[in-house]
Amino acid sequence: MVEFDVKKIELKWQKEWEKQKVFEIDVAKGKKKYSIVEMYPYPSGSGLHMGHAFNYTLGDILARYKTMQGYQVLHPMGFDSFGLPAENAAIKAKSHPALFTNAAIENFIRQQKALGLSYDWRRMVQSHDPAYYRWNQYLFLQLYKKGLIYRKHSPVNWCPDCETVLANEQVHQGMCWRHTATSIVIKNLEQWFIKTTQYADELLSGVEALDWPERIKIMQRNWIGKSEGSEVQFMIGNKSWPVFTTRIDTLFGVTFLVVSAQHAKLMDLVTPAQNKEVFAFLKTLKGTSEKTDFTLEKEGVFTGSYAQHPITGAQIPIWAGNFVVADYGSGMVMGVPAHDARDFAFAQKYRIPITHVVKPAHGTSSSTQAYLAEGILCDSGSFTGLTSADARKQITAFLQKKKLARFVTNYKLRDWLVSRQRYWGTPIPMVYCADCGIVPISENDLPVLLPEKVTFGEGNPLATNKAFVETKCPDCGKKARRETDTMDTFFDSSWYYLRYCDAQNTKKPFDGKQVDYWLHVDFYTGGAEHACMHLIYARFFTKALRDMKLLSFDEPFLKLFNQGMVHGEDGVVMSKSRGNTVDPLTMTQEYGADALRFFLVSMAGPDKDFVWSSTGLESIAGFISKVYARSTELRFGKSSPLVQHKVHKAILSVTEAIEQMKYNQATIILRETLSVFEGDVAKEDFALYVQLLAPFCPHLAEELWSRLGNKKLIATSPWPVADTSKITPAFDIAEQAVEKTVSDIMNVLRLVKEKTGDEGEQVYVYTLPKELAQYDAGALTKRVGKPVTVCAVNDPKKHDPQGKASKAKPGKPALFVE
RNA sequence: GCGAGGGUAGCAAAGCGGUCAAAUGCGAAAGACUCAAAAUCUUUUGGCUUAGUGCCUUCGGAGGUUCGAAUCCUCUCCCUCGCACCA
Repeated sequence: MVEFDVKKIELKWQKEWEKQKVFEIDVAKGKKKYSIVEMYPYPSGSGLHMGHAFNYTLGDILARYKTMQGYQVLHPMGFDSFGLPAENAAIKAKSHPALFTNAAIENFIRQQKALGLSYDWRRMVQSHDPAYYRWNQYLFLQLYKKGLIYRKHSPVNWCPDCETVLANEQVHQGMCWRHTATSIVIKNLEQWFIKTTQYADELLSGVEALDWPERIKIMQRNWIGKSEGSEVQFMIGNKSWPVFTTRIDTLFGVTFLVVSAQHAKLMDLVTPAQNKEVFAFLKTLKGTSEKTDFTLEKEGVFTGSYAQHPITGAQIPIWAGNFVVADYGSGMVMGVPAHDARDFAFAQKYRIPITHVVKPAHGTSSSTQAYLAEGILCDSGSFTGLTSADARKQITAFLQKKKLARFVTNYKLRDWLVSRQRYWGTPIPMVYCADCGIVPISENDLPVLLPEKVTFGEGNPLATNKAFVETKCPDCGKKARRETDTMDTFFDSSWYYLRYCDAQNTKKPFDGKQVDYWLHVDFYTGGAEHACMHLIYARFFTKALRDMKLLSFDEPFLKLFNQGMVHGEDGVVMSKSRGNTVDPLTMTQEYGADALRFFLVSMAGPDKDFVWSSTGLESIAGFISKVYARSTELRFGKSSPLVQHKVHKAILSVTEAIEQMKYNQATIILRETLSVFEGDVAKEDFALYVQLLAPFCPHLAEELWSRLGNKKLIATSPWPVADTSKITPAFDIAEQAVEKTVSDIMNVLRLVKEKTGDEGEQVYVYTLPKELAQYDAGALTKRVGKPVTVCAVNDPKKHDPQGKASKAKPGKPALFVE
């Protein structure tokens, strides 16, 4: 085995790429482009983890492949460098988040470069850089002007660990997305919101055409949660309360109303007589979390009030209940126990009458449970006999004339709460003036720099810096107070991919022409955890900016790819807390970047989870050295047609595998194809093989390419195109015949040994004359471990004491062992 | 509960109507090389059988479609991940 210095070679080519600026790609009119973006990472102090390495390798293989195919490839990297971890680390260490962040980024870049990733570093984006976040502020102001940002007082999610409010998307099952053991507390606060709901319908309908994993699309649809129904007005006293329902066909079955126990106007409905009881009930409610446990028993208390049924005029008791969501619809629902499981349970518990108003078209419904399906209306006045679907239209239309109902579409999606009570983020460019109210900073005065000195632990950190807070009103010039909240870091990540197109622009966030050339992103990779956060926000931004005429397309990411998770050797997803992580940098140093890259994509399909295997990586490292060794052993001459056949077949298969994101299949072909290069082969054919290797093992490929005498880099060499005239199926058939013969020989040897105890000294293979060339005695000898003689059946000089040669058939030579 | 994705030989993972007892890798066993080991190379790795053949049982389980199924359909069990009282 020829030893070669992996580290030295890798470093050498990394430097060469940098020197020749091969990955610094600019707009080239008329040339096709391809944009590959991997979700930019939060630069954590612990550096790159294996999941990053995997993700970036996937993108890099594609980027290098597309580059070789002649595309202008946009392949940038950036850092989501604002955020809580750095701030918290700084507080703990009595230091500054910027120090942590800059060190972490430096570390990330070093590791990324060590992996041989083909980034255009000129395009790097760092969200904590004023050169970037000033455009956050700029875009914030644009959205504000468009009426897409507003401030309102409402119940909001507050995480006691983060010490800030959170967006709905950041609350998972009532817990903070960062602190999975911390329950969210609902607080009534005034906050900044982005009107994502304005695009709810387009965000939903746009999902359809996206080339995204189905599950992500489903998650987005669920999150947006479109629901079509009717809003019915119930008179309560002299006031009218809207109630949303998708089943207005069951209106005649309403026997009670339930208002959310968390509803702000609950007490308006409570009569003095019921006051005590309601308060007692509210006390029993655990916490005030909006999202409660599904299994929680439905409980309620009578408020003392009654509503008037909009059609029958009947008096309907109003209850307060723990199972009604306060801020969906109007926070009040109609109780139709006969046709809703929850209402049924509630009515049974509190002995509320149950009135059946829908029956199945055929047969009868049970009285011991709610009949949930649609059917034919009964006991519903003039609507009796209608189907549920017809009744919904007619009842709504009937009430609409009296202004008591209308068709309504509701969404689960809420406006995005975007302000945060933390330091390490983009300052919101707003000023509060006693006279003028809320006043935006002038665009000319951007950026509003994040002040360096603040005191932590006393509420909003920015509020502790007097010089920052005290300012003048941009309108009237009088003393005014700056907003001390910062932006959710998801604001930063909502448009960073746009900035990649024109990262150094100091005049505007990005140039339209640049963006038009590069985007949309053709291939976006990242984890599935962003399905209902970043990926919703980014889509919203694209649509909002399009309507501001800053963009000319509707969707940022046409194709989304979710890479699998890397599991530790114990089978559990790699995590620091589990202690089963493997450090990419260490692996790179030990086995080389090429080996790590090749290994990462060889284990399974890129979208599948896979388990780390140290023996697997070692074996890949062995393969890498073998390729190198082989290259030094080759005598270049002329390739046999068989070699050409195999090389060109490999070109076809590897190309197809890459196109289909089946990198694991590509690695198998690459490993198998190496054995083709033995003895006398054409330099050009080996060169083709090295090119196929290039996206996966760029350093090794570059080294071999240059040793083959190429002056230019393999990275920019044209991707091989298979010459199908050199692919001859007969070779495959012949090869199968040889395989079969090998196994036949082994079989016979075994049998001979069993029967006679004889090991077998010499193997004779008798082929049909025209097949003689297919069987190479040397190769067979090596395969079976015994001397093999091959001759044609019509060879007069053949040694054939038992006359076995006559058994030879096409594709199946005769054998004799002695 | 709803939804999505899975269940393939010791492990991992391809295959997704015939060319499938099922690629490839790891692991294991044997042989070559070596004083020996490592590395490397070769072979074997469901079962039974046979001078190179043939048969049987397999791709979570049970049925079905088909001349033919790991591959298609139905039902069922298990796993993983999302969503979860949205009226």
